[in-house]
Amino acid sequence: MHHRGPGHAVQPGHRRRRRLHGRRRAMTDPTGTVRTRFCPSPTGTVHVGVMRAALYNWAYARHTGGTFVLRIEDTDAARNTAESERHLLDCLRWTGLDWDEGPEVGGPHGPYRQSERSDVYREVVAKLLSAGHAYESFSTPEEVTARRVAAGQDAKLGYDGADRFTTDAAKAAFRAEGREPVIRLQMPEADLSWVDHVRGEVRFAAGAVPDFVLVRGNGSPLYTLVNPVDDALMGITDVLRGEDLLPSTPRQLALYAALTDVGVATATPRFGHLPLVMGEGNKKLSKRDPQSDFDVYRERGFLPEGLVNYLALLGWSIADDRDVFSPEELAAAFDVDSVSANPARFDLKKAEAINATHLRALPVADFVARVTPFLTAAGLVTDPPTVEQQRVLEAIAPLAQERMIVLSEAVGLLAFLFVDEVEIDPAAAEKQLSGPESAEVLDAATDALTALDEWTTPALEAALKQALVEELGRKPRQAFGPVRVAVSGRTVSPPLYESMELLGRERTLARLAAARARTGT
RNA sequence: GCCCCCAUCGUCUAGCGGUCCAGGACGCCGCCCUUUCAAGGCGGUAGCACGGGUUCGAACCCCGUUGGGGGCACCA
Repeated sequence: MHHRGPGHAVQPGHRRRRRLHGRRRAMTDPTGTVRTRFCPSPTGTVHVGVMRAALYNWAYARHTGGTFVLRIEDTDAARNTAESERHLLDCLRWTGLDWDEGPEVGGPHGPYRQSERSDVYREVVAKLLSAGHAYESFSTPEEVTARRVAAGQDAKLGYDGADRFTTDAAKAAFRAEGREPVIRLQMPEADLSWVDHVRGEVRFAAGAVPDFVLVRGNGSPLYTLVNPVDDALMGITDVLRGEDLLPSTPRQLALYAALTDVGVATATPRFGHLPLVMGEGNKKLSKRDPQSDFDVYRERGFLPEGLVNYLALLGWSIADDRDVFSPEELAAAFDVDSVSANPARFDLKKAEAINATHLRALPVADFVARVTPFLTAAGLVTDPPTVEQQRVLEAIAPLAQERMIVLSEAVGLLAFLFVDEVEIDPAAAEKQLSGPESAEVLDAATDALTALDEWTTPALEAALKQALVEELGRKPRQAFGPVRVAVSGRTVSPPLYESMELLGRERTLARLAAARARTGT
C-alpha cells in the first residue's frame, strides 16, 4: 500500500496547501505512524453519523498502515450502560471495523474504558493544578450569570474568569460554607488556531473561549478533560470527529498545551472535522429521527459492505466516475485530506441503490447464506434448512437476488415457496383475481397444466403461452397476472415458470383452484 | 446575541486558474428488452447563490452580501 502518513512528503493535489500551512503550527506535530480513535459514549441507539465517523477513523488508520483505537467514554455513569456498550461493539464488528486496541482486545495504553481510569485523571489534574494551568473555581452558574447581567452583557458569554486569583483564605471561607469548587483550565491570552484536515486553517480569537470546567464540584472528571487526556496518553495523532465538536477544539488545544507543559502530552494531534450528516429538512440528523438509528439498516437487511460504501460517500468520493467499492478498496484509497467540508444529507434511495448493487454482485452461495437468517426468523425455513428447503433456496436465489434491494425483502418475495397455502395480498387479489376474465384465465391455465405431463420450466412456459396467449387471445400481462397472483400471492414475484416448477404440480394446481374460487364467478 | 463552519444539478459529489457552453452517481422522464415487478441497455432532465475585485483568462483566488448549518453546560 501507498503510505502517506503525516510527516511524509505531501501528495499532489489541492490539499497540499493545508499541509504547507501546517508548517506554521505553533505546537508540536505528532510524529510516527498514524493513530486514530473512535471514542463513543454508549448511551443507547447507535447513530449513523457516529458510525460514519468511526468508519473514517478506521479507514484512515488502515490506509496509512496505522492503528485504530477504540475507547469507551462512559464518564457519565447515569447515561451509560453495559448493554449499550455491548451493542456498540456488535455494530462495529458487524460493520467490519476492527480495532487494534480497545475493549476486549487490550493494548499497551489501557484500560480503554474511562470509568476505569479515574486514578489517571486525578493525577493529571493534580499536575495541572500545581503548575498553575488549572484552578479551583467557586462561582456558581447563577453567580456567573448575575455578574454578566450586572455588567450589561449577554449571559451566553459564559464564565468570566473571576475566580482565577481567589486567595487561599477566600477558598477556605467558601469551603466553610459548604461550597465545592469545580476545576477550570486557565485559557491562554493568545489566538488559538490549527490546520484542520478537512477545513484548512481555523482560528479563534484570544479570549473568545472562557475558562472551562475540567472537574465537577463532586470531583468527577468531565469529557472536556478526559477526552484530550486520553488522546494524549494513548498517543492519538489524528482526531477525526464531527463538525459539531469544532467549537470545542480551542479548548482542547489549550489543554494540550498545558498537558505538554506538565509532561503528560508530547504532541498535539492533528484535527479533522467531518461534515455533519443531515436528515430531512436541512437539520442535523438527530437521535430522535428513526433514519438515524444504525440498527434499522441492519434489520432491514442492508449488507455491511453496502452500508459502508454508502456511508463513506457521505463526504468523500473514490473517483470522479465511480461510487461503488468494497471496504478494502475504501481502506486502500481513503484520505481524510480529501474529505468534503459540506454537510451531507442522508439519502435513503441512494443508500438502497448502492446496497442493491452489492447484493446483486454477491456469489449465489454467499447470497443464500446471508438471506437464510431472515427466512428462518420469519419461520419460513427451519434452522438449519432442510435439504429440500436448501434445494429450493439455491434454485430460486439467482432469480430473487436481482430483484431485491435489502435481504429482508426475501421474506415477502419467497414466502410462497415455503408454505402449503399461499396468503394472497388483498390488493393483488383485487387487481388480478376478480371478474370473469380472471376466472377464464385461471380455468384455461388449470386445464392446460393438468394435462401437462412434464413439469419443467420450458414445458410450463409453452403450455401457458399456448393456452392463454394463443387460444384465449390474451395479452401477456393479462394472461399471466392472475396466474402469478394465484401462485405467489403477489403481483411481484420471481419469474413465473421457474417458480411453478419449484412449487411442484400439486401445490400449483391447488393454488389455481383456490384463486379460482375467489373470483366469485 | 456572540463565535465558528459551509455554499457546483432535487440529493451525494468531480472540479485544485485555461483541456468545463461543468463530469459521475442516486432520483426523475422516455425508449429498448420483456410473462408482472425489477434488473440490464440506450437517451434525456437539471447546477457553479449574488455582487464586487485580482487576472489576458475564475466554478476554482480575495472581499462583501445573502442563504444554510453547528456551537455557546458542573452532557458527550
